[in-house]
Amino acid sequence: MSNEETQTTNFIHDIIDADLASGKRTEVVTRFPPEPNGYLHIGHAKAIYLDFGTAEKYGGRCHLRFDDTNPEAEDEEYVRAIQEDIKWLGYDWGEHLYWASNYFDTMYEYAVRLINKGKAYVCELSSEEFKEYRGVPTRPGKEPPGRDRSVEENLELFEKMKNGGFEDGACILRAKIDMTSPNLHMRDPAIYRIKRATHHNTGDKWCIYPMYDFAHCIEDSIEGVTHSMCTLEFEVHRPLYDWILQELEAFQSRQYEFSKLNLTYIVLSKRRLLQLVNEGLVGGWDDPRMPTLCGMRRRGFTAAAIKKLCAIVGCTKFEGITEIEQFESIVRDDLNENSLRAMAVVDPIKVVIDNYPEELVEEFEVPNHPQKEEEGKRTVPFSRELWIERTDYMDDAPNKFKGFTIGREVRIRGAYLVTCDSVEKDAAGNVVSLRCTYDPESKGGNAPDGRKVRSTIHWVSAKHAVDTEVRLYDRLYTVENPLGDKEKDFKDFLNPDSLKVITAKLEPGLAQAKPGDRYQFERVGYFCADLDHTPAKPVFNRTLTLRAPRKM
RNA sequence: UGCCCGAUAGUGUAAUGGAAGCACAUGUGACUUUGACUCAUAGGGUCCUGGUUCGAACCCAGGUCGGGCAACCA
Repeated sequence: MSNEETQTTNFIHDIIDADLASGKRTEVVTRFPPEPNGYLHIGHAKAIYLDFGTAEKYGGRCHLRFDDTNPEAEDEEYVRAIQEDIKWLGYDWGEHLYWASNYFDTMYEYAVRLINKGKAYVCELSSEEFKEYRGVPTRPGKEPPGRDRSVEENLELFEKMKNGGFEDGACILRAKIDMTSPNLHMRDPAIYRIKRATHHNTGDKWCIYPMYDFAHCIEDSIEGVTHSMCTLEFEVHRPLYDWILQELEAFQSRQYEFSKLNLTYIVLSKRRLLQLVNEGLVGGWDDPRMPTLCGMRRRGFTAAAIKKLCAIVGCTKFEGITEIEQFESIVRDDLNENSLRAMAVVDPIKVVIDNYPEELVEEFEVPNHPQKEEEGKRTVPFSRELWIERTDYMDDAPNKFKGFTIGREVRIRGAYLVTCDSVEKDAAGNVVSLRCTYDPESKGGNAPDGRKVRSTIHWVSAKHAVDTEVRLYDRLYTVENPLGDKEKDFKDFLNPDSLKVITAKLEPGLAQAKPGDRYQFERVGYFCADLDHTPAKPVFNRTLTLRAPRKM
């Protein structure tokens, strides 16, 4: 899949074009600001694509900045995983790795500056009282006591907060804006809270930590971020973002909001993902059914496909839902183009070729990619007994059926034309094996007399097959929108068949695959060697089936 | 009964006052040593009502519908 920009423009790029043309900006600086409190998922991929992709398009730079302002929620474990996932997507922040926590001193100074301007004050209301004074969207708030404290007193109180002179939650620092604003976020928002927690970076240096609204705009400003992109729910925070930077007379970064990625059959809420992991409903964060980047990587999805999806969904202010079929189509395009072919039988029945010599083994050459001769050929062993797919035999098959039925000749791909003479079934009526005869003149699969054979099926020599664990993954949910039913929990829609573990018969060369190697098992689907895969105990994950066949 | 934002085929998007396109999905057909791929072909759209204009998806007004905002989270 090509990496070229399929995205022409979007409303943010239009703004950037105008900023550059007017001279308001001379460079483009963006940032991706994850909080290290969870794993990245495909929704984050959209933000990463927009942040890094925009910088790339304009020859600017994109910073990776960990927004670590809440030590209670954050953990070092996530820092490594987040970096790995961004790199996997193919982005590089170079020297520009930053931490919000490295700006704590500046943020403190900025808070003092606000106090000195009479634009911030210490408030001793409890959180319940705080809510009460703030009012509700339809009614204005009222001014809390202590709002008109002197600068000196506020300075003293704030310093006492910093020095640990108050219990956690005893008071907060608030911006002094307008308790009657129709925008709740402007009703004297909290900007610093007391929280005795050990920070992964600053240890126990601080017992006060800045709130998101205060911290984020300052982080952007310090770094010279010109265009700060975030999701739609922050739209109402923008006036506060602008207010703080203006009052501080700091570099004016600007915030732009876009809609989150939504996909059918996928749930992207951190809380619910955590629930799946904690309740053991999936194998972990990197379970191939998870929409996390590590899970999708393990499943066999490619970074190119994820970025292509981001390009196609674009960047708008309208919150919609993209059909998963769109993504699957992109994945199949990529995998069809870039994965080598192999043969594997996932639900085997045996074929015995009665007129083929008992001990003979032939090697047949088959192409690694039907459209790419440069990918070369490999040899597969052929012998008297083969495994074929159970679905490739049918009693009294209709004419359009591709596989065997008694009396029908079928091409064994790359090998011979074979006719089914009889079928053997067990007591329950299940097919056990097919007795067949082959045409020795049809070596390679072409009949000497030019007769047409409509069907070609895949196979593996029984004598040479490698037994392999195959994990057949399917959608995690049975409905498009598991969150759509207010009466039910999303877990009620978990697909009981989202994982089926089977033993398949593989052509022998496949055991040598490396974890992460991708193949198309012909006529079956796209598969990827799992992290657990070893030559001695092969494990393959099904990424996707082939595009659903037309009805017969 | 507040404030902010949005609305283009089933879905995701383009068209920035001048012929409403593209992709996915769906139907039909062709090709095929993968029922894949590929190719051909069909149906289907500007939320509503007005206004401005020679001309409106685009500008204006009013409405409708949808989303967001009431954590000492981000």
